[in-house]
Amino acid sequence: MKDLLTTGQITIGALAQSTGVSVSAIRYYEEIGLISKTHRRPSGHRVYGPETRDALAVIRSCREFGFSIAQVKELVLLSTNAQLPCDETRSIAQTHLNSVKVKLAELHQLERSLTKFIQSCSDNCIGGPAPQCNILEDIGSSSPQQVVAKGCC
Amino acid sequence: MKDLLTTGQITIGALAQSTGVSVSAIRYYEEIGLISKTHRRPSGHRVYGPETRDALAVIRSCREFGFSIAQVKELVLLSTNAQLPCDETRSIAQTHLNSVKVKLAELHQLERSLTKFIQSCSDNCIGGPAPQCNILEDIGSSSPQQVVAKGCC
DNA sequence: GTAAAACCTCAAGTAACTTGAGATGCAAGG
DNA sequence: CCTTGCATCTCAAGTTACTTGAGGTTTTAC
Repeated sequence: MKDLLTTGQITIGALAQSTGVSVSAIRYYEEIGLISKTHRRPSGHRVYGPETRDALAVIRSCREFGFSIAQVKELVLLSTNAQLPCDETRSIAQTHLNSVKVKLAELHQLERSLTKFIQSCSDNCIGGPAPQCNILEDIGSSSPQQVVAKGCC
Repeated sequence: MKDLLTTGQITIGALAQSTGVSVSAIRYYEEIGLISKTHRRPSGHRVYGPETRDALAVIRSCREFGFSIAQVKELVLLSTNAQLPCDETRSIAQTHLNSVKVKLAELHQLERSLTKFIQSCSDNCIGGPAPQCNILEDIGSSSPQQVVAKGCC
């Protein structure tokens, strides 16, 4: 442990804790080549430097809002593979940015719908059942037509 | 087909087309009880009314930004199960709203990082390779520390 | 020095679908 | 009316991205 402290390296458990990625997922990412193989102690235990922490943080958040491993791999490549020509790099990033923007828009719509729904709950609720919830109709309407929040209680 | 037109009902194929959910996924959702069993023609072919379209649109967008089927099921319940007491309904919606907000914040961060990355590409690129991309470090920093966009080309 | 906790590998399980085989249904042209 | 081609059906197996568990070693902490 003394070694780890002085060199700034951490165990897989600590890495998992600090990134929110599970230990088994980290091993899995190594196996499929999403993160590179790390140094091992004579015992076989993995030790990580801080750079892996950064990579995993990105991977975690990308995965969390629905990018596939293949897409994340492409993104991770942007930072690790210096051989890619700049045009290509940029175009990959641009593609990702576009899908991020689409997701953002949809997520905003969902946020608005939920907020409105909760508001109408709070307004009309006196503890009874919630009979006429048209939240689905509301959230689901991706067309530019007016979104109507019908009361829930 | 005349029947379908006059009643406003559509086939599973048309439903898939108009919602962006695949035919097989629709059947799967029925199988696991996420959408209810629909009317069948004597032949066994499924026919759907417009209400399923709304539900599927929500399901699709929720799934797309990373909610699990279990979470979506809970959300769908808000609109279909009128038996839930209002407090509970609202608290489920509130929980979902909170995670939506977290996702929004992270997604915004990713958007900024990608934009900055692309910008620095455009600024510095003359067609060569992209040597020092610290995009990961950038995107990954969820701490409030200053986010630095380093050049990519 | 020993017990608990963390780590290792490898195999099997799970979630959320997709793909494919094999069979039936149906709309349209000849 | 027929037939041709596309849509649909069921059921089984495959895929992705992991998790869980067995069985065994290593490390840490008292």
